[in-house]
Amino acid sequence: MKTHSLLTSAHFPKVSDMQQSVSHFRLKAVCSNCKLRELCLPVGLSIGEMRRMDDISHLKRGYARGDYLYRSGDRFQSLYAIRSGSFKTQVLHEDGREQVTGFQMTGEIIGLDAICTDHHTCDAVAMESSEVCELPFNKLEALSRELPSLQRHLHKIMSREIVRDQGIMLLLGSMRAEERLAAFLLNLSQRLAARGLSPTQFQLRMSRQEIGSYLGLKLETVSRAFSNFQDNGLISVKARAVELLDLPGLRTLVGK
Amino acid sequence: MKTHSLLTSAHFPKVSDMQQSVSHFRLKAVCSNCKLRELCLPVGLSIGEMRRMDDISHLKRGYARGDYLYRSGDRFQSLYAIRSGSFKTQVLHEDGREQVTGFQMTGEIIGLDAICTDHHTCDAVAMESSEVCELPFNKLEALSRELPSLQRHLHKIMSREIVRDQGIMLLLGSMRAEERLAAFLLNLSQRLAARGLSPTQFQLRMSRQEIGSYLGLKLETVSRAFSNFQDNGLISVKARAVELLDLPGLRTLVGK
DNA sequence: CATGAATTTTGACATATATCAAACCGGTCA
DNA sequence: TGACCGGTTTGATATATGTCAAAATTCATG
Repeated sequence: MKTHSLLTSAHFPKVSDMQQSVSHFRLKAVCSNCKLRELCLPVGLSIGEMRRMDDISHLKRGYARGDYLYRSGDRFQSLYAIRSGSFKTQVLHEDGREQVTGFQMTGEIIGLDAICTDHHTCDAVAMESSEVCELPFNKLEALSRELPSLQRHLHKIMSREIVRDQGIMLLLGSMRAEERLAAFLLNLSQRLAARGLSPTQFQLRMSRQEIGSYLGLKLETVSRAFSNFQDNGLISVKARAVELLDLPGLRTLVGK
Repeated sequence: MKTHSLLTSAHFPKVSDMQQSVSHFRLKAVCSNCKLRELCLPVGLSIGEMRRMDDISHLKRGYARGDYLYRSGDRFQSLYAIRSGSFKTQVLHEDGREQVTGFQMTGEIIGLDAICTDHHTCDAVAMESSEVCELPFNKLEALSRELPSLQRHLHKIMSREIVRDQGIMLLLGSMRAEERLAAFLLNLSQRLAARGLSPTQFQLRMSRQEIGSYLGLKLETVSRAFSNFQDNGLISVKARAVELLDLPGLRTLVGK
């Protein structure tokens, strides 16, 4: 369960349809006995360095839809790189309110929130059959002391998460419902494109309810916005199958 | 301009009245020729290690209200530890919309957003006369490769920022106006208390407009919420002078 | 201390989104 | 095949917050 966990996985197999951060820090890299690979973590590392990276990681398979990768309050041990499938993260309020804070897909890293308290502060739930690479954080830190490029990369991943969150704050704080949904769809599109998939046709993995939670809206509002987009010829939507018909139009909506 | 920048500064001088993260990673530490100090960065470091930390930092004085510490798009060089005074950070949307993403006070670190792109993604603006310690990031990384406790601390600071942002997302996505304001005031109170200041009486450094931007509300809504709180005996407020009269009542409002 | 500018408060009204409810799917399981 | 069941769409209405405007207050400046 630990062979070449980070080094295998060609071109993002089984790609899911929702995504999150604008870019994702993966690079192509040639590895001794493997074909050209795309990786999520090691950037600018030599073959040997990559192998060391690989040595500390463990592949974990068999997460089914609804399975928890970790729960809020769990003791922090590792970061997780999504190797296939997709997850959502959600925070829970004392009074029962919950909010989806992100949808993560192949190649993205989750668990960063737990570093500061040694305990996870959100839940991570699989949205489909998924695999992850477990990256024990102590070992990751130790290795990054030896490999400056890994160190920098780790810092960039954390910083990127901060920037992503700022973008969501802007969205939640100052955009109207349709602008939020347009921004969501465009972000999705961009992340799909980055993975070599169709940026205009995809299958949503999450419900209207979950989208609404993420965007700070009720599910009915999300549904209505979808319908309006369709009426205006911006998209075609039927349940979770979405086609973006007018990307420039969507961009105009979010004001860029 | 670089002597003992991080090591001086006793007990948070000139404390400002707005704040941000729940805790702030400063510790008391004894240093050779200094009195007991409170520091923002070095945790669990020996005297010698602290001195090395100090050696790479530069004290920068003389930021007046409205001065920019950095602007969105500026090249990234350094993180900044606020030594006195306070700042706000804001992101700007292409179409002119802007949103305050945080109010930072003494002991807090800003600039983390810039690591991932090598350019700052938000503005940092002084809200009063302020001083900062500039921490050149390359040197900080190099030093943290040598000092595991510094490395861990840096990771925690970044993680904490991620958690903070998640909390704001929850606030913006699922709380009503008065709940948001109550959460804001309680957070303020908590951070003041952590600095040994009155958790119930303080002077706001930011306008209703800025609070509104931070909370995703219009300034009139913020003003009305303040007035309602006062009418209900939760607080006493006159312009920017605030007194929290009923902390439990405020906590009930935010649902905890 | 006086004046004007900026900020804050308050009011009346408009509107976006939430709420409640029902109908409509599309798949799953007897 | 038919009945269920979660998810989605759509409609009617309620409500929180935004908008516009004016008055009140505070703050800065000469």
